[in-house]
Amino acid sequence: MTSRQNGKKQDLPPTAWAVLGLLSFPGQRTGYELKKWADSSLRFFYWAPAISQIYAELRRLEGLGHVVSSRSGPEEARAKRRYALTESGRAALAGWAADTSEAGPPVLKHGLLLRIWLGHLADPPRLRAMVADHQERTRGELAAVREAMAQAGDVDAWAFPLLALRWSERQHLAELDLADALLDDLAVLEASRTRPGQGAGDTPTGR
Amino acid sequence: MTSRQNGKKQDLPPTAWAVLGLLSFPGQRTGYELKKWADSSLRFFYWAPAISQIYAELRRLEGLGHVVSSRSGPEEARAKRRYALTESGRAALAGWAADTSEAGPPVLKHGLLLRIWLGHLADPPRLRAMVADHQERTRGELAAVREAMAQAGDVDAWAFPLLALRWSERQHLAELDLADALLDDLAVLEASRTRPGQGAGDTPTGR
DNA sequence: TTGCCCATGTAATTTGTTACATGATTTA
DNA sequence: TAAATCATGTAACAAATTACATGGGCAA
Repeated sequence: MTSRQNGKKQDLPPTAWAVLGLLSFPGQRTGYELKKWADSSLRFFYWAPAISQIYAELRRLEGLGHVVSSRSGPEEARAKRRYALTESGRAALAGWAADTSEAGPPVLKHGLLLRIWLGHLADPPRLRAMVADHQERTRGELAAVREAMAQAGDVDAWAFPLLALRWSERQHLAELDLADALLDDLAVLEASRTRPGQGAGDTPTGR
Repeated sequence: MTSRQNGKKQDLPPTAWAVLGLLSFPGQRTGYELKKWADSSLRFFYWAPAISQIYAELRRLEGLGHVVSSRSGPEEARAKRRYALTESGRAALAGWAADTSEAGPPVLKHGLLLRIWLGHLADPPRLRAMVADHQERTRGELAAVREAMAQAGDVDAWAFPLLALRWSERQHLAELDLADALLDDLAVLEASRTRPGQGAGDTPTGR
């Protein structure tokens, strides 16, 4: 058995686990295919690493014995290389996935909100336009999520990825609602500034 | 217009703009204070850089003339240093904030969802427990958001940060709803697997 | 007087991106 | 046959973290 006892953890960056995860589904695939899949699916709730990093992680994981690669054109460097998960890889991944202590709170990097936060540096119409743009883009993302869902179909093996995509679909819908509420808040704020009189904050926004 | 030969777009990492943003509010502050503020507020919709990186960004920004620092104990290395935004800094920041093209879609790194996506590697009770833990943690985060809102108060100067926090409050509420929906989906999936027959997948898992 | 919070910084390292180089295979 | 796409990789660099070093002020 491999050395994973006494509390010493397999310590890999999240990206490595994500790549390993991509390989935990039936079928072998190339680094290139992994990248495309990450772009069309994983990125909605996690993140899509650069292709060069995927290759780097694959090499590391192979060194650890978590994946194996098979060359089609034998011995040729730069030949097409398909990767598959090993038993050790599957075990390590399952161990990681079961360990919630590793998973901190979700990290959100929201460019729009950062700009709203800096609203005092812009004028109100600009802010509203930014929110509207965001909604437009979100609708596009939502369509992409649904496309990915269609790709997954109803096959049993893809049930969990489908669940994640369903979550993502709802998340995008929520994002649209949040943007609506934000527009309302902006309107209220602007109103209270163009006709001042009652103190800074008083009227409850409601929504 | 100003492309990149002499106009030369200010090309700084998002972190630099976030730090500059922290300094765009009234008052001077130390790197240490910036860090605490980022941890208690900015992190909810953007992200909190490590303290060492904040110092690094401050140095870079000072080199660019976007901020100035004042030492209290003069000439002493390692003395307390308060930073303030310069006019050039304010202008650069305003320019960046108005430029929506820079802002890609929000990036989400959701550890729980990654694990749900890998649900085929865990057992259903474990998955449910993970979602429940997540909800518990989210409630904690929500409380922290509200605390930050209380800190901001109703002062006019903090109106926009407050708006961002209000967004974040709603976002956390939505996150709780999403987790509820996910629990429902998990239950449905499990039911369809323990008593197979109709609908989605058909072949009993195997694995 | 011990320990904690304030406060600043360096060094080493990891993580991740962009740009580049190379060539095979498919499609118009 | 030209192009786009598939496919793999290296090199240079940028971004960011962790670990460490240093010291002042204050409260138990």
